[in-house]
Amino acid sequence: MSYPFAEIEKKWQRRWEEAGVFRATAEPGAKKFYLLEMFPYPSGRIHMGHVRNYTIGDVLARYRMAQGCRLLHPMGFDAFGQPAENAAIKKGVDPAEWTMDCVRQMRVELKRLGISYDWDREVVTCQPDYYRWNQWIFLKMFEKGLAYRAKAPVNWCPSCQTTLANEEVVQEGCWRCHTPVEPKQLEQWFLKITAYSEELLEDLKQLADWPERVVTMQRNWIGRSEGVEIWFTVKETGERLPVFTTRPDTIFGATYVVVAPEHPLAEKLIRGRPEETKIRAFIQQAIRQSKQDRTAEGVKKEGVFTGGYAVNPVNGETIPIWVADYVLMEYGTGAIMAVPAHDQRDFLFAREHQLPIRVVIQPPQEKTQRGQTPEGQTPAGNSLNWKEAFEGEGAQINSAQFDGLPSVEGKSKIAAWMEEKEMGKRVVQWRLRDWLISRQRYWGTPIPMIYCGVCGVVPVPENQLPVTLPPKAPITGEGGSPLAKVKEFVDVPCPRCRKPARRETDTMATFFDSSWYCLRFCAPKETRLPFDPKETAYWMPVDQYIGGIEHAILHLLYSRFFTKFLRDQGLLKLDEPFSRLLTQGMVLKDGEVMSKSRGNVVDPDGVIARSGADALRMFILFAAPPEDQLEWNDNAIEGINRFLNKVWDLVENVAAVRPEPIEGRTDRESELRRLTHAAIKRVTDDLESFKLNTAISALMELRNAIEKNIAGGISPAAREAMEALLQLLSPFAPHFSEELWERLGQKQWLCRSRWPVYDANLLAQKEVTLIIQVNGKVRSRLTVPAGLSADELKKKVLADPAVTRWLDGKTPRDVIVVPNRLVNVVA
RNA sequence: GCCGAGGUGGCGGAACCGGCAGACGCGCAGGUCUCAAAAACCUGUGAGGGCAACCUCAUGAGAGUUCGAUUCUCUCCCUCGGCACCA
Repeated sequence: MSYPFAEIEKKWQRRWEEAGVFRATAEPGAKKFYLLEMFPYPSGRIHMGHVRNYTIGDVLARYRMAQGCRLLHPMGFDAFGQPAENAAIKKGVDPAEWTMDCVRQMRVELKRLGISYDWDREVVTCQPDYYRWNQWIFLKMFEKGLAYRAKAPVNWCPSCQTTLANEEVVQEGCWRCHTPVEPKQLEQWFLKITAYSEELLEDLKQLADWPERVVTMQRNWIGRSEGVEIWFTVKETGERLPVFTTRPDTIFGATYVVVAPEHPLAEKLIRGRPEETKIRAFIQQAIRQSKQDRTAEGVKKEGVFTGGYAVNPVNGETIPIWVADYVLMEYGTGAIMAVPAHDQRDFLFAREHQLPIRVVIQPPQEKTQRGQTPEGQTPAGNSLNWKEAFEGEGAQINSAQFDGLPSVEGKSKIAAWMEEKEMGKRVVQWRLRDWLISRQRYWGTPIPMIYCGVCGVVPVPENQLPVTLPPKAPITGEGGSPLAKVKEFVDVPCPRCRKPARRETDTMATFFDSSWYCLRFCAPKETRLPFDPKETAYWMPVDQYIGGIEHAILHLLYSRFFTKFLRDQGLLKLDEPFSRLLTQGMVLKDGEVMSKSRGNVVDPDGVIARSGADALRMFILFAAPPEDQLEWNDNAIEGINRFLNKVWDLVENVAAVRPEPIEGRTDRESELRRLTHAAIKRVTDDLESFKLNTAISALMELRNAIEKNIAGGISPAAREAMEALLQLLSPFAPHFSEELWERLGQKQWLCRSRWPVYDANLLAQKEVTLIIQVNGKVRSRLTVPAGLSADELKKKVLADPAVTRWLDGKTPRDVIVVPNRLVNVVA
């Protein structure tokens, strides 16, 4: 017989809701805890990934609340996005209706899990009272020059028919549909996240409680690299040609210059030359080629000589300017100095096109890192026998006055010298690009801008917000912004001159919505500002954020950027939005991600119907540490069911008997007290370090111990143990433990009781069993009173027949004693 | 290639700061109850050897430090994740 989970889960969900137990209330001066899980996209049904994410969050939330913190634990829906639009294309439904249906359905499913949300604070991003603040923030950014429109090469997904941010391009494909992205020159809206590059990188140091790999991923993504911009001169025109390098120590080895196909100089140099048409054809083709093709493995580096020459500022040498597809316009200056002896890409290209290779860094004799020379000989000026470039450190040669210096030193000395002689300057390059936010889609926040033939680009005045999405737009999926086809939306008088003008018809990327929702939760009904600065001052930062690793860059980087921007507007007083981050692992079935196409989806609802929400919650926490991948196992949940049923029976036994001491203070009783307090300590420690799987093991061990113990009679210690077990269990199986708490006769609800505190005095053991080793191998065990002196122990151990047997008559050289744990006799 | 995480029974996973490797659970085997089955309960369960007490081996591979290494150091192999003609 299994306990009546369906009934009690419903009962307690109702009671908690009616009493508003989880309604967040600020209390100045009181300790607060803001726990946030990444809000879901309302796809209609929750999946195991959601269950895992929100259960982990709930355990931590309930634990903090039991410790007396004021808890903010909100939930909402990240409701703009493509699935709704795709449903509109396929089934002709209204995206708004479709989305709100999904929201309703998911809300019901989420509530069934019994999570401690304050539903009064729910936020749905597709509603005007939310997205008007997207527009408000956008206008603030526009005002500060941080939102701007520019024609730039952008990523285009031909399948989704929209532009993508760099962060949304995964392995050269669209993050949603994996279609290879195409480069396009388009005029689009950007957010100047690069204005915060330095700070976004620097402040990663504040994020000591983020997983290291997330910090590393962000650091790599921001990609700071120090180098020198060197000013070459175009021989023919005298104009300056800046190139970027991180290896100024190799400047004397530059034997040609390469510009990217998109570089404006390329066109200038070839104009009027006999080979003009041929070269242009190459350039055009290189530009057209997708990045995927250009960077595919094994593809030869293609390039042509432009006919122009550049002058190297350090030695006045004239070297040819090539155009080649291995140089990218987006990085650095779009032009490089090629040093084939010390850069593998340049090396291959030089070999292919018979360009000179000049060695300027001499590899150390003993060890060459790259570019092993045959028979260990060190090449001087020539390097015809090299198989690859030498990219390591060595001594400067062929480098004028710098000859003989170690290249590490050469690097800084040459940079300083060039700066002094005005041949270049030290610069910092970033990999991070500005954030492209315009999307040619319907289901998103309209960008609040107006184009006027007279006034140009005019922002929608603040008092005219929100610019609402027109309800009926032709959503065909054929490409182009659907809003452009809605005349009533597009045609608008210019806010400045009143002449006819037209609205921007692109919408914002949905990552805009989620970049500040954590702030909105602090005051979700605020009408004058996106959030109430007083409320955010109390609740922010988020003390614990939980979500999937897939957002390690995108969402988390954008949120950090928004926080810094809003801080600079005087609306916030913090640098970082999320103090602690936990990235939970994925839920797998048969080693693969659960997905409809694989047909291996396990529906949480079905599991709840069969075993109850508490069992599902506990299983998903027990099966793996939160950060690891979790392999779903249909059988293993049985173990949790058995455990819960056994606890149920145990409570009935304990509750039935009056808690009077039946045999006074016995050893059996104090042993149970010791185990109880040890369990309190273990579970508390495990919760602090997110080891939720071992916390559950500890609960099981305590239950096993109670059962064994009360076989000899029920004592007050058994009751104490039982109560502690329920309290410790409450974050994991809240309905179940609440019900039993009530059945034990408790008047106050368990979710309102304080977290138990262990008594350190009770943890001490009277007797300890020591491990006895001879030469590091376990040979015996000895149970002795705790706290014996080392000498007494030695005496006892050396008298142990198991030890004398292994000593074989020899006198021990040494005896190592680890108090209360182990004795090692060394012969 | 660079950066990060990891490799422990049939499976998921434990092991504090270097101190009994395999907690807890799943599965499996045997047993109790039953006409029978399920459930429940009890016992066993890393491998090999031995009638047994016990012994030997074992945490990806190899070396090192140590009285003692899953844990620390070095070399190597493999898996996963991120970045990548970034100059």
